[in-house]
Amino acid sequence: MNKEVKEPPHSKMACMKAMLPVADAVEILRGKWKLPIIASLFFGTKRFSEIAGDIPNITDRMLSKELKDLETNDLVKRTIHNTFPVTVEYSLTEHGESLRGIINELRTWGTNHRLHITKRL
Amino acid sequence: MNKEVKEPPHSKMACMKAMLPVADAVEILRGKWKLPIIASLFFGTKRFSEIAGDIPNITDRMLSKELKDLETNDLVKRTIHNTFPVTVEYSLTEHGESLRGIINELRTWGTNHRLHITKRL
DNA sequence: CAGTATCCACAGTGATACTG
DNA sequence: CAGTATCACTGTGGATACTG
Repeated sequence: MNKEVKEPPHSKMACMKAMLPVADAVEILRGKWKLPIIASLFFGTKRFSEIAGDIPNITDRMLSKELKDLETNDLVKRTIHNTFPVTVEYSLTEHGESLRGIINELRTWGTNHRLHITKRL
Repeated sequence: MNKEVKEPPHSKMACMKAMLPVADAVEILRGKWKLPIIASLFFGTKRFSEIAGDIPNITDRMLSKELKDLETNDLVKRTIHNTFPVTVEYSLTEHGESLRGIINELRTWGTNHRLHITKRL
């Protein structure tokens, strides 16, 4: 049940709404460690300690937390192997693989942006 | 001067470096108000109070701060008119307009993501 | 090995009041 | 009108130690 106001097609609210999925996407990539973790998994299935080894200065706590986050969003899949001691493998889901596209777009834009800004100085 | 370690072409460091421009791009869009402000300016030149009027609950402080941020990154242009009282106009720079592209890509991915996640439940 | 538990510091945001 | 100044709160992330 929406508020009792009616919104015309091109209203401010409609425009804010159009940004919601954009905000979702940005949110997924946000935080200090999301991109490094995803980048690490772009190279294939890895164990917890392998990802940690790929990323300088990340703590177990943050790696664990961020992996859970990515798992919740069905971008990363967690597989437990009943060895001793247990080993756990992480990999991108099919849906997670779809990140390659936008990440490349973001890299293109970001690279351009760097160029643009440094040229201005 | 880099540390005295030599990095092979596909090293972890190289891979982290590849994410830097991506992080730049995400950084630009980060924060609660960046996207709404940019969205507002997508519709053309606006005054400070007009942007504020477009965005529910934003405070003057945050609008001012975020606009400065966007200006620093040459995404937004600020023009002062010597009327009384002064009026100030904000608009996207040419470079700022280049955001339309990735924002649309992000919207596409974000919309897909929403669909994907809700389907899973 | 793959985490969890605790505690702490700080950046981001909000609320409110004030100004050229 | 277009902001700035101040204070307060909250969440994110860092450090360290511990565990199945």
